[in-house]
Amino acid sequence: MRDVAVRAGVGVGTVSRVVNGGASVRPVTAERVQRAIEELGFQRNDVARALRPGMTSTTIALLIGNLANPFYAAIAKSVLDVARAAGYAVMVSSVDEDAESEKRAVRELFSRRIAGMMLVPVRRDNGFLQRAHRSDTPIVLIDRPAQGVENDAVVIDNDRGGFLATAHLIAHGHRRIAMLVAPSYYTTGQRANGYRRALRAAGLALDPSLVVTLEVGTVEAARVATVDLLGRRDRPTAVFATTNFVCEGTLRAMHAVGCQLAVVGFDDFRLADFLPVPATVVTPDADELGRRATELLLRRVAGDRGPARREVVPVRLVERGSGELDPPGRDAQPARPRPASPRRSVRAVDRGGVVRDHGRRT
Amino acid sequence: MRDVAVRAGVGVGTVSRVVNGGASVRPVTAERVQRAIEELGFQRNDVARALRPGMTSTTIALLIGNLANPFYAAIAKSVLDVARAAGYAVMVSSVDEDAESEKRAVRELFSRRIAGMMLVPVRRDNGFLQRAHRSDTPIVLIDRPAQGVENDAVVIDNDRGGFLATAHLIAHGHRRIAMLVAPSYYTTGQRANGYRRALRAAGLALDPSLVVTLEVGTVEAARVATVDLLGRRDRPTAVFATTNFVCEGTLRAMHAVGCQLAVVGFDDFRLADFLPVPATVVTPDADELGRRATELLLRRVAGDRGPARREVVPVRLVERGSGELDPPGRDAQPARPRPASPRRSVRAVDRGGVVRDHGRRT
DNA sequence: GTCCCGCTTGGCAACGTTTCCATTTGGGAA
DNA sequence: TTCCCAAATGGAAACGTTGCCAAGCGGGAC
Repeated sequence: MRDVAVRAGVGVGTVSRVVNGGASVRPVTAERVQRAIEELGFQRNDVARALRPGMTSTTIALLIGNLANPFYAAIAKSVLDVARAAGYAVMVSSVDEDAESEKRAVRELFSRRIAGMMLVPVRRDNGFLQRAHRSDTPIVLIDRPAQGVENDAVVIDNDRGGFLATAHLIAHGHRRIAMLVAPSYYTTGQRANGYRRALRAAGLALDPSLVVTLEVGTVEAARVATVDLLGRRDRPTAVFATTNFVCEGTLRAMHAVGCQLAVVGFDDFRLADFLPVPATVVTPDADELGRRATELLLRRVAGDRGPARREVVPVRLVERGSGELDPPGRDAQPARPRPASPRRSVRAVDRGGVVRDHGRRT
Repeated sequence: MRDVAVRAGVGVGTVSRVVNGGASVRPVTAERVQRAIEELGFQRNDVARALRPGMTSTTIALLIGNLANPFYAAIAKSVLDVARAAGYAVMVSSVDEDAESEKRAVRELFSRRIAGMMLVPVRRDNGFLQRAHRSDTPIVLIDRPAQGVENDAVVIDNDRGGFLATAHLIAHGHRRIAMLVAPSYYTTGQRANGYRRALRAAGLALDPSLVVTLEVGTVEAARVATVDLLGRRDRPTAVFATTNFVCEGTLRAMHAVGCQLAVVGFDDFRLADFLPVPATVVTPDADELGRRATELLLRRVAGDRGPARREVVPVRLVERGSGELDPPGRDAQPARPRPASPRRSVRAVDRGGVVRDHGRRT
């Protein structure tokens, strides 16, 4: 920058004013500086810039689960898009549900003096965020709120999702509906609440033996659990699979065993409509989740000091076939008529929170 | 840091030596400083650290295509993992095949004085990388090399992939094999080379009408092109779909039309084995691609100044069913017997670059 | 013609490190 | 006891920017 100043025959202060724009600089001077900048190929050093006190860096951090999970990948994508449109760079760190890694990653990111952070917290207890909060670097939690800490959070409507899924199965005549729960301190608990609420609303009793909590939320664990479920004497007629991976495992198990029960999953995934039995799911718009979190964080970075907010992203039901199967032996009494050929219709039609979708996405 | 120095009754230089370790500090002093650090909750400011001349920042950048593409997501994941294990933070920027965005993103990332950069270049011509190269910030290209620039690059064996896919179809008795090409300045061209090489090796003539280049590499474009292909009078009996999205579109079109030709795709994707017709693909290990690129970059960051390297990640064929279908009307003459029940076997078996896989992945 | 005001501009301090250099300290040998 | 060398330590400069303050400059009003 000093080189530019010398070449343009001005002071460094003037160069800074030109680079950042806005300040009062005579057009002729600005033009001269501009030329010097281009001749020397100068570009501002954002590191030094962030060093100045009160100067907020233009980098934010995103701490998120395994990117191989399309749900997280979708969030990350929209975060990157929104941040870049606003001129912010994003440091991404992927911690796979390990509290110790998360702690280390948070520390390392903060040492880089980011302007703000978004994270999908691994545990309910986020004491280590207090310190960050004290340093007044804004933090927005994604998908799961924290306990105790007064933090902004953008979550999805898990409870309503659980309700929608379960009520949909009940409406199709199911009375014994199992729920496969992936371990999580928050989301699946909320989904279970919705499940119970829907059962209660329909006057059905909750059978605890039908609520299966997995050791780990993988496809394989869900597959094994489903095979076990199918082997029971008093087996259910439908399954609510509370996660995209769980849903996949459940469908795989049923296909392998050759016994297809009704299934509604949680979280959409690519090719869900193109499986041997297309998957009916309840899903939020993952893009919207990432987008709203980023927008909230950027408002905080810009100086918004209002009270902590909790935003809720709505969910919707996408009917594709697996959730519209009737209970065996009761074919005559579906609560409402099935579409004649569920795998042939092509356009998605929104019907008040319920979408019938057999199309495809790029 | 000055606060720590005061509290420990030492100079700032000593604190720096303790924090960075290695230098000669008396154990008793170091212990005193260490305690002061903990009491004050001090953590090094990596921004100021990177400001020092000759001091390399501990942040690298990854510029990659749309994370909604699982191939890119897989690369990003392994990059993050390797980098974090080495103590590096990663700035990720996602540019969706737009040269102008890419240029801007590169500039913005360099202004943050990263230690190195990995990118999946959008265009063959990367003149703007020259400047970066001159500034001796190491750059590693992923998936596609650049022209003219002497850069490190880690690519996959596209040519061999194209050859394997085509030869596999030929071995199953196909003579008219179409190729659906997504637009790309490099990868699909290489894959097309392999395709031609396999045809030549089998003594088959290349029919240019069977090579269809899409306007854009989306599922929808591939679907439309496939429908068109199926409607031709002299239609092919097999298709080589040179991309994961293209493969998806092709399979969807065939399923919708009810006319299933043999298909081999390029790049694996989740659920490929769980479609109405499980997808046979040729695929590299995306994790390995990201891992090797990151390792190479970190070696460069650490000071390795050897000549530019070009690493090639191998590909392998995964048989799942869609690629093992016989040509219609010639059922009697498959070049080798099909497995009796391709959708039932469960374990993946490696047979010299060819894998038969009907299992599942978490 | 003089004065005053406002727009431009130059220069310097400060941000938090690391490294170099000079100085101090400690200990062992003569 | 004195001297010398090595190890340990303190302090200051420098990295590249921005913001503040003071000064310069020009023009308009009286």
